[in-house]
Amino acid sequence: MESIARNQLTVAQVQHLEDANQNPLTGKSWPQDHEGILQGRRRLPVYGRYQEILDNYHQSQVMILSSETGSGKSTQVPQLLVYDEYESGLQIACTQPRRLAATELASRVAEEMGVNLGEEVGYKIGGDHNVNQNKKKTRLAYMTEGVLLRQLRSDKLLSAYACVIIDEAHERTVDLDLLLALLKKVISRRKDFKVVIMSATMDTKLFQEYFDNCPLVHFPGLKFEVKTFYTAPEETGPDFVTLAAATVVHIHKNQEPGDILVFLPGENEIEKVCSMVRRNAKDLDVFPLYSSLPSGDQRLALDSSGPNRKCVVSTNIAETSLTIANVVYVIDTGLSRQLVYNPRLRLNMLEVRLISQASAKQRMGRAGRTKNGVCYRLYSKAVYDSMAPSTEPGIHCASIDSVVLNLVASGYRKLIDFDWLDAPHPESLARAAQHLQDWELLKDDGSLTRSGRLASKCPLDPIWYRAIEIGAKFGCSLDILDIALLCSSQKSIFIRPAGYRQAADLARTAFADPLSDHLTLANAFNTYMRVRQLNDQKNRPKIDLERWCTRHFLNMRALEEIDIKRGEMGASLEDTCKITPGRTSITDTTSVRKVLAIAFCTHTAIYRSGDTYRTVHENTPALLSPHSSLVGGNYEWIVYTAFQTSGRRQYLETATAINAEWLVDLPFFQDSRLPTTGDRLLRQENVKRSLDRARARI
DNA sequence: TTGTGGTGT
Repeated sequence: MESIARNQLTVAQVQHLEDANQNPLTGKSWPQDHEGILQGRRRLPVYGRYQEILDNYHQSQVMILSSETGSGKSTQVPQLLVYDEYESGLQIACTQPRRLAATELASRVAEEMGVNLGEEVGYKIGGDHNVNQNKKKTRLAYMTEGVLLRQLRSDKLLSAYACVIIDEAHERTVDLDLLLALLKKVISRRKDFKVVIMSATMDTKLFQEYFDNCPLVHFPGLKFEVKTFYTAPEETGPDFVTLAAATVVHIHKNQEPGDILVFLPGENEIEKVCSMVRRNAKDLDVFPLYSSLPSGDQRLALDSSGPNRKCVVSTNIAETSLTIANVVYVIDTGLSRQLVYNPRLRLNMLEVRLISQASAKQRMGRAGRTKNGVCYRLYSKAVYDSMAPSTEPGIHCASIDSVVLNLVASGYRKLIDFDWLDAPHPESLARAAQHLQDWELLKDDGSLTRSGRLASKCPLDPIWYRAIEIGAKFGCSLDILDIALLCSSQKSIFIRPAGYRQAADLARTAFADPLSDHLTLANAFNTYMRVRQLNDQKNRPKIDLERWCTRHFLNMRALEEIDIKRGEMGASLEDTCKITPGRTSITDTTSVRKVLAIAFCTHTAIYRSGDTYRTVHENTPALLSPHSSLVGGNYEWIVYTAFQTSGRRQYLETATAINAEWLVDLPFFQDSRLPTTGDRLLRQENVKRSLDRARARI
């Protein structure tokens, strides 16, 4: 393949470009503050390593840059490569695991390069692209990993790009693992294409081996020293909440000024620590921080700076996603809630577990961003040594239905032999393939059905795409789309603020459908949409939507996001998937429940006693979620959206009561598919009896 | 007798 002529630059040449009178990217003079910005950039730890980086970049198709946070690599390396690749006329992509990082880095780097955001430097995140329409003009695009994966589907050679920089590779998202595997293919087919992997120091060996022992450049990150103290084993114990609160009070009373950041597993522990600290420390501003906190309260924790010392008590959200300025003291409990996946049961377990050493270092680093800091680890050195070196890759932590579907759609068949960075659990793979067949998205020979091909292009879990298709047959595809988005959205539309839990739960009953949590979600959403539409009519008093939402304990931002998404997706489902739009939920909720029964036939449970059910195909006991509107209904058959543990109990999340008659004709419910023991006896006799009674009723 | 970390197309 013909290689594109390269102008391999030296550091001196790059500096010359940066020091020139005119901006080489725009041909115009630099903005006024250019000189100051340039001096700041040249003080970053990465700056002294430019030649080494360029030399390796020129010699190898893949290289790894490792350094801890604070080195400036996320902002500086892309700029360096923009100049180096300028002659190719192609773009540089830099991927990020999170949307916020992609947009913020883009705007900072646009400023540093003296260009307008969205011209030479831009970003692409799902549903929001801010790059120049003229592809030749854009030189650097920050994007989420998911966006680049999506582009790979339509352009397998990534022909618009000279180089892809993968940032935060150590976070090991599912998208990252997929992306690296697919980029490996691009590398072998395009000799002019390069990949730079940027990671914290922990995983570099794994990446190096994966990419044929490619070169590695390491440079220091932290600019400031963080002193670390461990806790003596006899002082640690199960009551890390009290210990954390006491440590805050101790620092506040005895240590130099400087803000405090505490890491805890979740909301409950955070609110406890906050109230203990408030009781025992004066002149200290205490803020909780976690993702379900309303964004106004989050801003308070991030932005506020008054005369008092500040203490932020946070989940992992402050480890990577949000940065709190001026933290000097970090208190690390060594714990976080982590999603643990059981592939056999397809069960999600949210468990409090020991963090990894990589995560502990990341937490520690939060203390040394602006000056020297101190990190108090509320565990012993022996416990630290026992921690896993790095955090479990995402591909081991969740179901991989959509991963399998997407790889098959990209032309891969034998996924057990796929060149994984870390292979998923074989049972995960087998279960995913089996379910995709049960949902009629994969054929027996492992190829895609027509529905499977369309589902692979749909930004929803495959099971939801199939539900929408079935919905079309029952005239309610739009209802199912709404429900799919409501169930898939990161933020719940129902809010339960601390101190108002009961009031919030009571408010929710106003929307409750006694037979279906899915329809309860749809009712709340539809009610909001009707109230909003009333505001559009003339000669009516306007309703304050924010206040209306607050009064009904609804999250208006979540509702608005769903409205935007359903508009976009509704149109594309109709255009490309030929799905007939239809809505019945107002007059005919039975159709919606029927569709859910058929689509979620792999997720059924049968009644036992109390609020206890038993999942049919995994044969496992579970409770209705305490919030479910089905509680007390004792319905014989239900379908559920997710199966998860919290604490010691297993819950079925978002359930709908169904009739056995709706199941009996499905292939999945023929006698041969019911789970049996080793002796071929049915595991649950009552399942067969109930199905037989239903067949007799038809 | 009931309860939850963080992401993304």
